[in-house]
Amino acid sequence: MIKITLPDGTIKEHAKGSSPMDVAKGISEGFARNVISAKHNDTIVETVTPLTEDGTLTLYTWNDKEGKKAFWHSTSHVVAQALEELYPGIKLTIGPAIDNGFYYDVDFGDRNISEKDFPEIEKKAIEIARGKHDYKMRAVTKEEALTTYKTQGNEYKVELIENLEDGTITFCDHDTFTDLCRGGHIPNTGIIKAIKILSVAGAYWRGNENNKQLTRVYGISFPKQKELTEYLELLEQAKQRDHRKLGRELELFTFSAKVGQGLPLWLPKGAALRERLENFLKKAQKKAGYEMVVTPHIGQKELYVTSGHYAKYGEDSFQPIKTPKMDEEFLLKPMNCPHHCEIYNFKPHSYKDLPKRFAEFGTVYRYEQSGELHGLTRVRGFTQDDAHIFCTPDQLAEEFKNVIDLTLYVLGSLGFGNFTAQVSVRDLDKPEKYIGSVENWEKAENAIINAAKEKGLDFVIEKGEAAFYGPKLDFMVKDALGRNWQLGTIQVDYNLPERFDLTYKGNDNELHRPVMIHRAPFGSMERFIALLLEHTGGNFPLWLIPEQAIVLPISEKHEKYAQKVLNSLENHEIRALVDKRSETVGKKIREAEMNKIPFMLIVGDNEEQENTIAVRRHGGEDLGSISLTDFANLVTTEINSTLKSF
RNA sequence: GCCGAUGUAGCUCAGCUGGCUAGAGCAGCUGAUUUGUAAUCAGCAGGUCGUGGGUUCGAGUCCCUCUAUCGGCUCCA
Repeated sequence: MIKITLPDGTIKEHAKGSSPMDVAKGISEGFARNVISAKHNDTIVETVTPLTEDGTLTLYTWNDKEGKKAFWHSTSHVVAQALEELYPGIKLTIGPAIDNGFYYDVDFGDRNISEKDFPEIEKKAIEIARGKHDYKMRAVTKEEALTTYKTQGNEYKVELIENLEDGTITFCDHDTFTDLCRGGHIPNTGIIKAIKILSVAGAYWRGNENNKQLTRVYGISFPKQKELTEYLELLEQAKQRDHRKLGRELELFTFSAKVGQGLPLWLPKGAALRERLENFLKKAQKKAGYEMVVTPHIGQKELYVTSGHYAKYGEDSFQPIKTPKMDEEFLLKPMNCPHHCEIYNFKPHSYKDLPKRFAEFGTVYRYEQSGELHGLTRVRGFTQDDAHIFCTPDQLAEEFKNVIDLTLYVLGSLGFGNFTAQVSVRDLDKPEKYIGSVENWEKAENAIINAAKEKGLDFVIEKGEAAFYGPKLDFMVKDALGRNWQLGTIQVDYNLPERFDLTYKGNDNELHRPVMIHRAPFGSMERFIALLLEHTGGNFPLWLIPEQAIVLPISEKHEKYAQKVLNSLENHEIRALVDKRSETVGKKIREAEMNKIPFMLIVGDNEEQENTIAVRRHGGEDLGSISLTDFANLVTTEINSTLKSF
């Protein structure tokens, strides 16, 4: 007998060799019907895997993340089989589950797969699924595995197997299909009721640009057709929150092919919104002891040679600007740090001066690869809410934690509760990607991890995500389609102070090296506003939104009163306008709704006589007729409840 | 940069297998209407069909180049 501990703590005794499915049946037949995957002692197992030792067992259904993972990974086998049957001779590589579905990377040879082929693939795959084939794991020797794929001429699988230990290699069979696989499947293909191929894309073998590009087939599957329909509807809704669409509709920003790719043009409403965001941060930064500085948009090439940026990015950047003077070269500034270092160097510093905190809304230009550009989230010209803190090593921990507080304040004030804190550290296997001593890197990484821990941040550590000069604490936020974007970032840097020979005089009368913190709570104005648009769907917080209210006179004869209302709104510093067109109120309301204006103030005979306004909230809520003073108080109260000071 | 897809009026989209002066709705303009909580009516105007080349008697439609955009990959100071 073996002892099986369930997540709720109960312990069940089962015969040695019982499977997770047997345990599930022991709980209830109904539950067992829904169990599709299991984890035994931190290892994902098949539902039919015989358990031979005591341990904890978690049983997963479709409702669990792990269950979905098994479901989608299992579907990738079915789709792979469908692809093999439809396009004989293709070479399969890997097919994992992802957050929303799965993909399979395939070498289709000379063949092209496009959207037109999706229905056929789906049909074939679902046909196979309906066969209710069991997934069966089978251990094979390394030699056997290699022979199988060498015979098939599949160099990709051969490469994968060569990197595996003999004795740990397994194949998974279902129907006539076999795949190299470490496991984690649902019981049989029949559970898969709906399969949708979503897209195809190029993907480099093993994620390396120098390798052959394979075709990645993306798909998703569900245990019910209805769930697929719902998912597709959800995708449609997400498109409504696309910041590119909203930015155009709300007249915040645009792009022009004539100006150039990735160079956003801020329209009046967008520019005003940016300014409000900047002022919001400036106010908090002032309290936190920052001083504003201003630096030029270009700098001598030498500046970036000193910083190390030229060696790292020079080739892939906007190329140097020449002047009439021979040999003189300037670069469009791709970051503000070198300029700020030179500001620090303006005069000698004493330990008594530190920390110095120089802040600037600095516009920078980076030549991003054309295929990488994406709305406002990835652009070639953008403005960082940048600052650099120069402090003594002793002050580092405290300063870093203060920056975490500021960043959390910024994210919190704008409703980004759902961020992921990510500590981005070196990839130890690729030391050539980084500059500076190992000792300093270790110090910097530890400083960040400790600060994050002390602040009680729930964070993940990502290897290889550090900047070339230092590790970072990044705040990641998802867009409407679930893609992760880095917003705020805080970085510890021991390198630039050395390269720019920054010093301060200590109390020992010796020169010391300050530590530098790079930080940007928004990240960039562009990306931040993009994500804010996708999160709010354009319904910005009241303090930030371009127009807070619109006055809607019922007919021409109420225009004068409407104007009077507008004037007093302006006196209360409420941003508002009047819709004077000779349209019906219904139409004016409809358009105000579509423009996402929070308050519609309808004025007609009744309001004019009683000196009130009839207030309708965006969305339809009727607040009745109230006085202007009451309305102004309402607005102020609402703003104060969402916008706390730092 | 790479793979795939897309590009028709300011916006959203029709335009079948190539065949008369390229259509619609919304937005715009003009006029009428004076309106009470999500679209009042009528008229007018608006497009070198992304660009350049080719095939053809004939190209928005077929082929190629470039360009921009979209979904990925790679990259992201």
